[in-house]
Amino acid sequence: MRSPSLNISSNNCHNCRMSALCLPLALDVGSLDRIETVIDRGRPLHKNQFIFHAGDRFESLYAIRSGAVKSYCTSDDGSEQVTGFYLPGEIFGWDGIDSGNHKNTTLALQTTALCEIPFARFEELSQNVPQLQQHFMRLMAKEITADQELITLLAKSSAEERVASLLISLSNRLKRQHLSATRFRLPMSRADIGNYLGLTVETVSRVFSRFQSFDLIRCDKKEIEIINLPSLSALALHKSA
Amino acid sequence: MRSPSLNISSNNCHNCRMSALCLPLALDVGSLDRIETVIDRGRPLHKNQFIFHAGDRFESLYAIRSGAVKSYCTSDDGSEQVTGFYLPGEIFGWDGIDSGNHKNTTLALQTTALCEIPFARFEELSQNVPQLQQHFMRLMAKEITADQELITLLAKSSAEERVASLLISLSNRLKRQHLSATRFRLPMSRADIGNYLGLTVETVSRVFSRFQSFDLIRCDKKEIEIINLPSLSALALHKSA
DNA sequence: CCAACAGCATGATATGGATCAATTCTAGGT
DNA sequence: ACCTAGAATTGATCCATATCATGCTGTTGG
Repeated sequence: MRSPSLNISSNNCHNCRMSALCLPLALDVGSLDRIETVIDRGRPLHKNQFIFHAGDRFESLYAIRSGAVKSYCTSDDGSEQVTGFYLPGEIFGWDGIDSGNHKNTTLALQTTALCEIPFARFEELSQNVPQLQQHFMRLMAKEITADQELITLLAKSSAEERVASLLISLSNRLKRQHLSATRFRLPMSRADIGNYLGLTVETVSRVFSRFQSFDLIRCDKKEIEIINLPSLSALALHKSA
Repeated sequence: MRSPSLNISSNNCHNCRMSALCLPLALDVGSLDRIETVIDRGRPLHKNQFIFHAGDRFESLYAIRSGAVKSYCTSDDGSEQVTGFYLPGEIFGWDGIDSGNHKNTTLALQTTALCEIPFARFEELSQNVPQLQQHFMRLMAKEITADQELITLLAKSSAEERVASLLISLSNRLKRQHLSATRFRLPMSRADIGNYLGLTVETVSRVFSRFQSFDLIRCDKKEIEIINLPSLSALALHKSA
């Protein structure tokens, strides 16, 4: 399994670029110092390295500092379902809280740096820092909201709407990190996208081609440039001409 | 205990039939008394009454004592997406924690009795009762798990698998409440089912007919009897011959 | 008591995306 | 730098489900 050996870097939560989105949002400086004592920073993972496997004991939550991660679960018949992609500033690992074991397998889609947040120590701490608990509930609620949006997407939308929605989602999330909202590199394969959106690889590929021919995007392999953001957003929202 | 009308007369959490699934799972008797001070029991709602609307300020979570509820959200173009059905013993309302406003509209599908749990008072209380916080995190995690299962269903399954999965899910949830797992009345319409599962009414209806002709179920309007539970379960899990 | 309507079932047809198949492109390893 | 396996694109065909249309039943309200 993964074993990020304790490797305390010179970085800390105080000057972390994404602190606003990670843990300490609601915390004052004193609380932040205490949080510091709980976070583990491992060395960066390289592409295709696993963070945890389905069935592993749930021990920690993870915040992404850089890179990207996908999680998926495997059903009895062996087929896989991608359940989410996580980008810098986002937190994953909730899926183990309920039963004590992870439901998903999660791996790095590229070189990825994580903060590991041991859950037991976090729970202790959160009894002394009530805002921390509230903040975490809000983060979980955000995950619920995101999942429900995906449900809506899968239940009703066409292939084009699904792909457009994913692109817009990625764009928004990168923008929040002060990265370019219109030019980025997809961290995942077409197959991952298809699996996530309930489409086949071929369909995803065709939709990308169509979007290019309509000058909505330009793309070269995984490099994406959104040319007509308003139209793409419109497509993502609902069926329109 | 199998009587059709649920044991609503219980006036406190101590002897509520579903306490094991609701709040106090992790609490000792003393804590339970304090919980009591937070719960509001309104009079039962009748069919089609709203519990909250999308956009309403988030103030409370709700536990169902009897009846059934559906929640759905409306997109900009006016179309609706059913995001969940909730049965006795289940808790809903999380969707407002993140932003402070509900994302979903929720209404009673039939006569329904609820416990209202004002969130602000709950948060206060949970600072003195740490297990309460943990218990709630676990409930939220359960909601996340449930949503991800639905995502898997919507992303990959055929109409038959989807309907079978819903029936099995309802069956399991009723069984947990010590109600019959094989004979029950659907609280929702075919249209609601279709919307929830990403299918049209016609398809849902046809699947019900097919299931009957295969002697998997017997159904008269909303009365369902599961005749061949094993086969139906098998269908729900994955595509099989 | 009947009209109007919602909910459900079922048949006929259309279509979006899956599936099958073939080719090109690309990246990673030796 | 080359080789090979996986990733992506593109085309042809098929099928599950949407869509359109019709009738049936039970319920509500005037």
